[in-house]
Amino acid sequence: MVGMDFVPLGLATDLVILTVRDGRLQVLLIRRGIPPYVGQWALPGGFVRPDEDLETTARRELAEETGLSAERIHLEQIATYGAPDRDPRGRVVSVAYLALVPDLPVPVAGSDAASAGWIDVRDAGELAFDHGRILTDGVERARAKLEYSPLATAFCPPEFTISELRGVYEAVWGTPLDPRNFHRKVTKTPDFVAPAGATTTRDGGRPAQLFHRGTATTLHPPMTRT
Amino acid sequence: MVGMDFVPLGLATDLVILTVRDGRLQVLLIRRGIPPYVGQWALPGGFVRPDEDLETTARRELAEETGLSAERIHLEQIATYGAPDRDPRGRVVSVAYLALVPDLPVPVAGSDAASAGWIDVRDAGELAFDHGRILTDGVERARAKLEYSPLATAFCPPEFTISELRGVYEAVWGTPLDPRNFHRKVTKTPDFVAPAGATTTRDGGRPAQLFHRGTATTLHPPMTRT
DNA sequence: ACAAAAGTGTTCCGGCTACACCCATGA
DNA sequence: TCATGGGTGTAGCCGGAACACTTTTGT
Repeated sequence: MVGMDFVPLGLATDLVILTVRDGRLQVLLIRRGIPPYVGQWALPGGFVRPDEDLETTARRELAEETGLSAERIHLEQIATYGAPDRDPRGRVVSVAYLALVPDLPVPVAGSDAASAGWIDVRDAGELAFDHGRILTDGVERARAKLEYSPLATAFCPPEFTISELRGVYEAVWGTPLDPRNFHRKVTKTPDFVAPAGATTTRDGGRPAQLFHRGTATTLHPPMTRT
Repeated sequence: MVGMDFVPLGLATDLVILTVRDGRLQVLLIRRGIPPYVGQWALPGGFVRPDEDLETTARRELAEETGLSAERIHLEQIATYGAPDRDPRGRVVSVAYLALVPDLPVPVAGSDAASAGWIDVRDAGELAFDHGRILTDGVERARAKLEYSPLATAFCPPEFTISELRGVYEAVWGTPLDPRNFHRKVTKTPDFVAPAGATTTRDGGRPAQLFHRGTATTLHPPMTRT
C-alpha cells in the first residue's frame, strides 16, 4: 500500500428499480438524451458526491427518479462494475443497487419524465453501457431472494392479499404457482405474513384476508421455484 | 447526470482470503506497519491502477500476498464499502473480494512476509478500518454458498477424498456432519464430484476413493446446514 | 485381533405436490 | 344460480436424519 495517490476516475451508482405491474416484472429505464448511446435505454444513476455514502447516493437517485421518499423502499447493493472501457468518456466505476417498489399510482416524475418509463424486463433489449448485464444480475438477485426471504412483500402495498403476493412470485419467476399450496406455505410459515384483520373483494370472488409483512427475515425451508 | 466531474477519491480492493487448515477456517491477515491502525490486523489490499479491471487488481493482490499464480483460484466479489469516514486519511472506496484457496504447503510470501499470517476467523478480533465487517460478510458468503454450490472443492487440492471435502464443510460451518449421509449426498448428486480412479489411505482406515471437481455449478436440493 | 475410517442398507418422518372439496361473495 | 377466487383436507412421494452394519486397510 503506497500513499494516497488517487487515480482519476468517476464513481457512480446505477439503479435497477423493479416493480410488478399488470402481472409482469418491469424495470424503470431512462431514454438517453445525450451521447454516448443517445436514444438508447439506460438505468437511472448518477455520480457519488463528496462525503456521500454509497447507499445515500442510491436513495437520492431513487427519490429523484420515482418521486418516492425512499425511506421504506427495499434497497440493496448488487455489485460493482469497473471494466476500464465500460464508459467511452473515461474511467467510471459504478456501484449497482437493486430497488424493489410497489406498484404505486405515482407517475414516474424525474427531471426527465418524458423519457423515462416502466419496461417489461423481457422486452428491455440492448441497454446502454453494460447496463444489460447489470439488469440481468439485478433480476437474478431478486429471483433468488424470493426463494429464501420474505422479500416479495417489498413489491406489495402495506396491506395485501395472499393471491397478490402470489402474483408477485409468478411475475418475478415467470411461472404459475398452485394457489392452494402457496397459501398454506405462506400462512403457515411463522411470521412471514401477519393478518391485518380486514378483508377485501378487490380480486373478485370470496373476500380475501388482508395481511401485512411479518417479522421473519428468512424462509426455512425456502419457497421452491418449481 | 452532469459532466465527468471527478470527486477526488481512492479506489481500492480488499481481499478476504480463506483457507481450511487443521480443520479450522482461517483468513490471511496483514499486521499493519504504518499508520493508521499501526499494529492491528488488516485485510490485504491495494489501490486499483489506471486501466486495470477490478478483478485484475484483486488477482494481482492475491498473487502478491500468497505467491499463488491466481489463475485457478476461486475469486468473487463480495460488496463495495464506501462510508465517507471509513479511512481517516481520506475518501477511499473499497471493492472487497473473496478468495478461496486450498491448504497448500506454500508459505505466505508477500512483500511483508514476517507480518502476515493465517488466523482462525473465530480469533480474528478487531480489525483495522471496517475490515471486521468485510470479513464477516465474506465468511457469511462462503458459508451460504456451500449450501447450494460445489464451492467447497475450491478449498481442496485437485484430488481429494469425500471425508476431506466433508472436513471443509465442517470447518466452514463449524458443525459436524454425518459422514455416511454426506458421502451419499455428494456422490449421488450428478456431476458434483467425479471419481479420479485412484485411492489413498492418507486419512487412515480403509482406503478412500479420490475424486476431483465435477462440472455441476449448483446443488439441487442444497446441502443442509443442520 | 483390533482400531479406524470407507461405504451401503434401511427405517422413519417432515414437507412438498397434486388435486378433491367446501366457502363467501358479486352479478 | 352461476362464476370467481379464497381457503382446507388429504393421499402419495421424495429426500433428509439417524443409525445398524459390512468392507478394507494399518498396526
